[in-house]
Amino acid sequence: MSLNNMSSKNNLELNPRISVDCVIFGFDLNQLKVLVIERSISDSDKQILTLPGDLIYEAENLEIAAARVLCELTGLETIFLEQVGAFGDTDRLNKEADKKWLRAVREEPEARVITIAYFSLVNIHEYAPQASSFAKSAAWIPLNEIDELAFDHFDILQTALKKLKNKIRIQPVGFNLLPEKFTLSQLQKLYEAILGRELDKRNFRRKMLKLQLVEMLEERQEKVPHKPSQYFKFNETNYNKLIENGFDNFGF
Amino acid sequence: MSLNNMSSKNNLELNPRISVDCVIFGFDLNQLKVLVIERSISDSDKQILTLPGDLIYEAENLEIAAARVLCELTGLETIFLEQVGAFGDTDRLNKEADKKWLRAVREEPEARVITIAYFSLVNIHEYAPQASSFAKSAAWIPLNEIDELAFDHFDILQTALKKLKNKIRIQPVGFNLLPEKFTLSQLQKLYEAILGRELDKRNFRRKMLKLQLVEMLEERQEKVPHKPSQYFKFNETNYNKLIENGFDNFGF
DNA sequence: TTTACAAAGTGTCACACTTACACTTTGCGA
DNA sequence: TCGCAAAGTGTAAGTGTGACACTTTGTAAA
Repeated sequence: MSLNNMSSKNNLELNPRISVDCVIFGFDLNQLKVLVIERSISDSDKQILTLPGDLIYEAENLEIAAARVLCELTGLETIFLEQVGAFGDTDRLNKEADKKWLRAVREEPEARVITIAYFSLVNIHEYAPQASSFAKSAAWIPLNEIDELAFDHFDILQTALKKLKNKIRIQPVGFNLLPEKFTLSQLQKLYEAILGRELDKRNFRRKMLKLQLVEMLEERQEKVPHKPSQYFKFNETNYNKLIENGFDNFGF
Repeated sequence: MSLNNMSSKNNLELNPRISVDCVIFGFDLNQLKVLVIERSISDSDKQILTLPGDLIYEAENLEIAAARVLCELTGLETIFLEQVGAFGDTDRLNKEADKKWLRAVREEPEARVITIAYFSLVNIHEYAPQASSFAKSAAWIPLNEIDELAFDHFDILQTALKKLKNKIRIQPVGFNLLPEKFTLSQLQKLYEAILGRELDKRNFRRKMLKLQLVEMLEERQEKVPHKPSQYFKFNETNYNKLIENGFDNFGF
């Protein structure tokens, strides 16, 4: 086709009005964590945490942009990504500390920016910390220790968490969050962390086994100061079947 | 505060890159319908249907913009609105017929526009057709007769419908879609229309009554050529309680 | 006035899933 | 060998689901 300077130029241009932000959940076999970055302002201001995110490129699809942010930050390529929604209140960037930071890093610091949030679930142990264009330092912070984030990111986090809670009621969750082999107690802890309440051990095991979501491995724990647990893995066929069909009744 | 020409000017400016689109569901006591508008291109082109939508104003919140579109079109003010999500693929406006239309009506017809979709549920009988700045003619079209829409609007419609289907599994639905008094058969038809499958009459009635979602009125149908039905109304207290808490098990 | 029609309305039984609950087992480490 | 700490296991009562067919009732047509 004919050369088109304008559009090839556009391909590399940032769109200063649209960003993506990612809520990246991880699980360390004990608690649910979120990957946040520390926003460093030159002087000695109080450190404020933000969700990883970036402006999108003019020629970039939204989900691709989110995958880019995630990949730059974690090195992970094939990952679960689901849209949380658009956040576009006109005052979402209006906190004074946020404005200061924007003036330091953005070409159009006063512009109204609408962000599209995504959430993803990653295996915390596959994550290789990585510097990136938008994050000098990133850290896994336990979900329940986060009570403030920059911009409207705390709101985004809460919305993402609600989505995850809804999701777990109708679909299996965990494949992306757990190592290949895990114990049923670990899986249960994951469910408890997401749902925010305790579950009955026997009922949980019964359910998981009846659904044939997991299968027992030969291997078991070693060197633990108590009865060692069997390891399990997800039955990928059944897992995907349940992703496809969902299940109506997932009441513990 | 000080006068600021720029920002007061911005308040009235359209943002040429962000739009909202609304999937407005209505129910005529028999089938589920969607409010679409006919896009009229000057010449004799084939009429193509679109979802109602508009560019947002620079100083306008997203949900407000969606409510504005809805109100301009239907005259309805207090209505249920829920975000479906952002749709921003770079090629979403690239169909030839769509481009032609955009060139006719938009100041920057080639701009990449990201749209935030909302869906709403309205009582079809309170709807007063209204001309509006973006719609010369609007019509309720049965859901199952729609197999093509402009832009990515068919995709948006499908996504909104999926959200509604999920919603109905965990929350009561109907308050916004039905007249104040209705028969249980009508409510059942609504559920069947949304879920896309038939339900057992006895089980449906049992469930609704057990949940105390509806209560029987004194009044009953008149002049119908068969046994007249009792009218029911929603029990608003219980309805809202169930909206709040959801219900796990809604399997028919 | 009788009859046909069309939708409303009603009950039960088998089955599956949920919930609640307490003791025994096992391997390590002191 | 003893203590610890978490793993692992079964049952019974209750509740919701799913499948199923006939009677009732008012209108309208014969």
